[in-house]
Amino acid sequence: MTTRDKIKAVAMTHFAKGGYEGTPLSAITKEVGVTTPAVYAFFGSKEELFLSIFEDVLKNHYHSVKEAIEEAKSGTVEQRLYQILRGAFTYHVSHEEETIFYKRAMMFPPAPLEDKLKERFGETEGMLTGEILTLLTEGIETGVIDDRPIEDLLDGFLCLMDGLFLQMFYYDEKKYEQKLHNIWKLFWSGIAGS
Amino acid sequence: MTTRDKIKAVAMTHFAKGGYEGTPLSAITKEVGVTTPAVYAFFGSKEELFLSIFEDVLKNHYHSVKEAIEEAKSGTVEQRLYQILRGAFTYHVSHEEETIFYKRAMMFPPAPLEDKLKERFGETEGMLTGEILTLLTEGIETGVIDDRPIEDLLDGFLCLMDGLFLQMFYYDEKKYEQKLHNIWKLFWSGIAGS
Amino acid sequence: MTTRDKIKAVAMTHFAKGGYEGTPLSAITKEVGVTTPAVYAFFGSKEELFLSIFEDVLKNHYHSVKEAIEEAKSGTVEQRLYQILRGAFTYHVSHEEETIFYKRAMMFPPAPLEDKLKERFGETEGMLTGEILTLLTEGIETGVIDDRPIEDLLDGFLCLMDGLFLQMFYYDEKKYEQKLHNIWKLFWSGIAGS
Amino acid sequence: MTTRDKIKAVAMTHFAKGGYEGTPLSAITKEVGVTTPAVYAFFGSKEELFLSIFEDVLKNHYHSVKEAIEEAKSGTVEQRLYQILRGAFTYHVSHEEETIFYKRAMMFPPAPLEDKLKERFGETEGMLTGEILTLLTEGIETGVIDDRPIEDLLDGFLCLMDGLFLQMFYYDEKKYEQKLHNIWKLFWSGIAGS
DNA sequence: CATGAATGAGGGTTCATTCAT
DNA sequence: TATGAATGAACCCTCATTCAT
Repeated sequence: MTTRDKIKAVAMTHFAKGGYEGTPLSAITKEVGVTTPAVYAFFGSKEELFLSIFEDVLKNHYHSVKEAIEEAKSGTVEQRLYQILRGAFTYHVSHEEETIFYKRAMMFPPAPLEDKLKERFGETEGMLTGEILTLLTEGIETGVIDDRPIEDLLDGFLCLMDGLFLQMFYYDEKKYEQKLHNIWKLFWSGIAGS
Repeated sequence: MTTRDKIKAVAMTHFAKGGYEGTPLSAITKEVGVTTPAVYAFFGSKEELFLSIFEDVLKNHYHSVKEAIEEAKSGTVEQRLYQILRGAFTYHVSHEEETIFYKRAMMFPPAPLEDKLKERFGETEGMLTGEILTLLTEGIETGVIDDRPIEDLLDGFLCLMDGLFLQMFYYDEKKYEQKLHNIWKLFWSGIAGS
Repeated sequence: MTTRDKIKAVAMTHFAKGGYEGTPLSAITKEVGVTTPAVYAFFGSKEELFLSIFEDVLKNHYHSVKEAIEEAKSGTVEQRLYQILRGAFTYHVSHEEETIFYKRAMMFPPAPLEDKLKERFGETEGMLTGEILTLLTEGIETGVIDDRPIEDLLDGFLCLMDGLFLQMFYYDEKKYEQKLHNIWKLFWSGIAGS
Repeated sequence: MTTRDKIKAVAMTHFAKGGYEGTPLSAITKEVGVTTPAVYAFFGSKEELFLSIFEDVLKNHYHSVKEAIEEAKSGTVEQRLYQILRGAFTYHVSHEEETIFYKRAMMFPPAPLEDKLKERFGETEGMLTGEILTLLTEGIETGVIDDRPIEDLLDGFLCLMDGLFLQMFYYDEKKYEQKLHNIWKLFWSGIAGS
């Protein structure tokens, strides 16, 4: 593992835990075992370091969602929707710090980077929303989902995702997995066709 | 409005937007129209200022939820559960910055205050959870809610709350109000007794 | 005891322990039970407060030495010289903080007050030196002290005083009293006429 | 001379003259020709800078005394005791500021460093006391010193040292040298065997 | 690629002091 | 006489960054 990669890896966990402003470069380099100016051999500034990590995280996030969707191509609508949740979260649960970094960057971006970051979020979200809409529509058409306004269903699903997202902060992996299952059952019985 | 209160008010919006580490006292005092050391006439430190605001926000949050619960004492179980959501969120929507402050402090507490903050969160949450449990139990006993493990129902409701909480970031008041209503319908039809 | 006097008393112990620069007014007023600006009701500045205490201490020091000299008017030369040491030090031992204040002000005066302080030291010292010289001369003339250059004897006596002064820092009252006696015996046998 | 050493050298004279609390880092760095944060490239804090200087001074003090003792190994007991005084003081006289620093740190240590400093003093003093005791005992055994309680003799010698120490503040080198000699003669004739 | 030295800017905090009350 | 509010100056220290090596 190169110094550059070590810096990025360590920086990510620090930015996740302490935020951009709350993390001095010295905290990162100290853990890497290198002096602070070493950062400037690879990154133009602290901002660039952050941005570089951010791009990686975004890419990973995007791929994990995409993968989850593709893995679930062959089940019932319920299974496939559930798989989206499960897929995204198994990834996140196994990359906890990356997830926290992502969420933090999304919800509370460092002031000087705000614009750049917000720009980049839309894309991934768009892809995800599209896929969910497709599934919900299919569900309605095949009758497994109640015939309500599609937007309401989408809102509900996204709300569910957000709630589950937040709850990852409170529970450990095992508990979380179970809760995820239970909550999904509840939600499904709310939208399932009668 | 006293200087002390001005400082707290301005500080809250700054802490909400920029976070604890991202907000120098000078940014606050400059907006208040006072020099930085003036803060120390009222608060022992930056931490204490933050904590003082935090206590207020927590208290307000607590009261708004409590009020909502009490206002709905005479309705059906569904109405009362919904009222908990609505009450909390009408308050939060009309106090946007306070809500952001609250959420940020909860999700990403400044490192040196983490312990103190988490402690205080527990108490408020506990009260809320207690009330919800009571309502859910009553709902099951009267048959308006399906007879499932009470914990699953609670998890679902809390997940819903969290999700709605997060979504407040994306939508404006009007849209949010509507979404809240729709999502609730979805959720309720998932747990309602058949 | 008036507030003014309380301030002076408390300030003296603080200046003695922590020095002028090491003692904030707040430390003094806190112990007195008053707010800091109260000092300015009685003293024009921190410097003036210090100077006011200094004058008192100097006066007390002067009187204690004078008293010791007068009390010993009727003994042998040895008794009277010893009395000067004993008198000065019984006073100092029973006013420990005042002594420390005095010594500190003398040896390491606060920079902005240096000139004023040094000016005032000479007087007291002069009186003391005069009296000692008189006694030593009398001792030589009466043969109880060896006939050496008077200045050497004076230097020896002053060196003894200084040494004893310093040693007050190390020992408690009882031990000190005994050491004083022993050391005097040694010194006297060094200058006594044979 | 490295910047680090320059800082230490300049700091020592400032701490000697103005004391720890009375010397801002800026005063030191300004004289060195460097900005204040440069101090932190070499020392962790103002306290550490002080401590670092203190260790040097202590070591020098220790060595100078030790050297004086060893240089005088071949003389009479009187010569060797005198040499301890002379050796220590020729060093101190030629390193005036170091001496003032030493004395100030010993008598009025900066409050936050008091414990650490006092601890370190004991060690050096212990070595010195041991050597003096050996010499005094030898003197008694060979009859050149009167047979008194050894502790009284030690107290007297230490009191003499302290007195001479204090007097260094008042006189210049030449005068001091002469006084040292005279006072020693006096002291020696007080303890010398008859 | 990485360091040690150094800096400019700024951060939180303390402190003596002022002033209206 | 004494206070609470407020300030200007200064202090110690941190941090991102530069640069010669």
